[in-house]
Amino acid sequence: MNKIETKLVSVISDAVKKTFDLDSVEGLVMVEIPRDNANGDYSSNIAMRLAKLLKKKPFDIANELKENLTDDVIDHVEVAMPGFINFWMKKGAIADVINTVFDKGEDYGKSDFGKGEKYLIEYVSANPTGILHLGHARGAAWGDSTARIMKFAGFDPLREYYINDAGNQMDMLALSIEARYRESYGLDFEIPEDGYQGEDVKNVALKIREADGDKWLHAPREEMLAYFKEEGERLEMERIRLDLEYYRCEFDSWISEAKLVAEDRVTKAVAKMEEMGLTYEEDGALWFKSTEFGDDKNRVLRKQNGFYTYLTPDIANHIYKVERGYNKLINLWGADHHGYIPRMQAALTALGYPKGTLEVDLIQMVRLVENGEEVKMSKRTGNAVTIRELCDDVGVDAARYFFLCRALDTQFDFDLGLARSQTNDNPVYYVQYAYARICSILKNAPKYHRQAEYTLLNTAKETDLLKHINEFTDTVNDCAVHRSPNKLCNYAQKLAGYFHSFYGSCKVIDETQPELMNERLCLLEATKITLKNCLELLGIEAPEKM
RNA sequence: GCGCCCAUAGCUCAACGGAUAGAGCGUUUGACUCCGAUUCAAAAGGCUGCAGGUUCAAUUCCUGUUGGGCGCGCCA
Repeated sequence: MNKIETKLVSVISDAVKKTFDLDSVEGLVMVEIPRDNANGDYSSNIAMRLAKLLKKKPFDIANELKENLTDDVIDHVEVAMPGFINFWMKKGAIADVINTVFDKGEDYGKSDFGKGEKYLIEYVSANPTGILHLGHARGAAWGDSTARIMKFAGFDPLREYYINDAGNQMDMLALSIEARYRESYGLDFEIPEDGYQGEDVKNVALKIREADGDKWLHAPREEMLAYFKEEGERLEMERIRLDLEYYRCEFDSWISEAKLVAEDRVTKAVAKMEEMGLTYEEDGALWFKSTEFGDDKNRVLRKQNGFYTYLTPDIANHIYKVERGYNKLINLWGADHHGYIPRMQAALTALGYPKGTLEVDLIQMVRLVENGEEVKMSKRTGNAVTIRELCDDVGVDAARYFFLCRALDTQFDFDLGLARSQTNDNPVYYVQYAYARICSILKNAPKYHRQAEYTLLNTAKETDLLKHINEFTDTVNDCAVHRSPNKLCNYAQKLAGYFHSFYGSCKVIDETQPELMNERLCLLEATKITLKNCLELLGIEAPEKM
C-alpha cells in the first residue's frame, strides 16, 4: 500500500476500534480507488465486511463509523449504498507523491516487499539443436520481465537456463551435422529421420569445415561424431545466447544436463530414489512409483537399453536447485508439457520436499498471424519463424510488448501487421509516444523547481494522474507476487492515457500562471520518471524522440 | 475416455469478490495560425457461452454443461 492508503487503513481501523470496540480488523480493512471518481478519491467496503460480525446493516455501520473518520489528509467522507465509505482527500495530500518520486528517481516503485526471498526461475531452456523460434519468444520475454519485476519488488530471483545436452537428440544433432559436412564435399549423405534440417546445422558443418578442412572425413567415425556433438552444441548455444541478448533477455545461470551427468548427480539421484524405496524393476526397466504421489501412471527412469529417460536428469536438476539453497522453484513451460507437471511434482514430493517447492507456469500457444491468416513457416528459411526474424521485422520493443501484455494462460494470435505498424494502432507506440511527448515538453519548458507541497493540481485529470502514479509501487509488488507482467503493461497503458488526457485539457506551459505552471511541470517530471521505470521493467525502451 | 487452459462490444483485449462491466481498433461526430494530432473530447455498440450454487455483493469463487486449443511414449 502507498502512503495515502496506509494512512486511510489505519484511520479506518482506529475508527472501528473506537466505534465498535473491535480489535485486529486490520486484515479486513481495504481501500481502493473507485472507478468513478464521483464516488470519492478512495473508498472502503469495511462496513459490508463487518455486517455479519456486528449483525447490523452495512449502511448503518458506515454512518456510525463516519463520525470517527477524521484526519488531516481527509477533506470529507460520504456514505453510499449499500454501505461504501467514500473519502475525498485534502488538496495536496495526493500530490505529495510527486516529491516521493523525485526523492527516489529511478528507484521509484522499488521496495523491499519481497524481503530478499530467493527464487529460481527456469525458462526458455530450448534444446541446443536449433534456433530459438516464436514458441520460445513468449516465455523468454515473460521470464525476463518477471525476474526484473521481482527484483524491483525486493525478491531475489535467479534466471536459469537448463541446457538439454545429454539426450539422444544430441546424437541426432551430430548425425545431422555429419550429413551436412559430407554434403559440403559432394559426398553421399543422409539426414536421419528425426534429424535436424535447419539452416543452422548447415552453418555448423560449414564452420567445422572452415576450421578443420576435410580432416574429419578421415577420422574414426566415433571420434568425429563426438567432436561434432561437442562443437555443434557450442555453436548452437553461442547463437542462442546472441539471440537472447538481442531480445534483451539475460540469464544468471546456465545449467548443463551433460555436466549433471558428469558430476554423477543423475546416478546419485537414482540411487537415492532406490534407497528410499520409490522405485521398482519391471520388463528390464527401472520405474518410479509416481502414482503413489499423485501421478496418473508410473514412470520409467531407466529404459531397457540402460539409458535414462528425459525425466531422470531433470529430477537431478531439480534436486541440484534445492541443494544450491533455492526453496522456491518456478518453471516456465510450454502448455504442451503440462502433462509432465504431475510427475515432476511427484518426484519432489517423494523426495521429501515440501508442497509448493515447485510451481510451474504454463505458457499457452502463440500463433503468428498476418492479414487474418496463420503464418506457419518463415518465408526465408522454410522453418519455424525465429525470434531474430520476428524482432528484425517488428522491432524488439513491439515483440516484447505483445508477448508481455497478455495473460500467460490465454493463447493468442500475434498479429504481425499490427506489431509492425508504427502508428496509433500499436499499443506500444501509444506508451512510448507519451514518454517522448513529455520529454519534448520539458525540453521546451522554462526551468521549474521542486516545491514543499503542491496545492494547485486539483482538476479531475490531474488527480487521476497523481493517484495512478501513487499506485505504481503496489502494482509492481502485485505483478511480482502473481508473476504477471501483463498487469504492468496495463498500468503503463493507463498511465499514458491519464497523461494524454490531462495534457489535452490542461495548458502546461502558461507564463501567465507561473505557480500553476511550476506544479504542472513537476507533475510531468514525476510522470516521466514513473513511465520510464515501468518500461524498464518490461524491457522496453523509453525514447526521448520518435 | 481422462487431464490442463480458454470463452467478456463486430475485432484484439482489461476489470485485488465491489458501485452504471472498461480501453484500443473499426463505425459516426467534434478539437491544431495555440506546449509533439502517433493526441484529445464525444456517440453508438453487452442476458460477461449456457444452467445452477456460495455471498450483503459474482465477469471473478464452486458444481455441471456446450464450444475451441493442448496433452495423455521405455521421445525430448
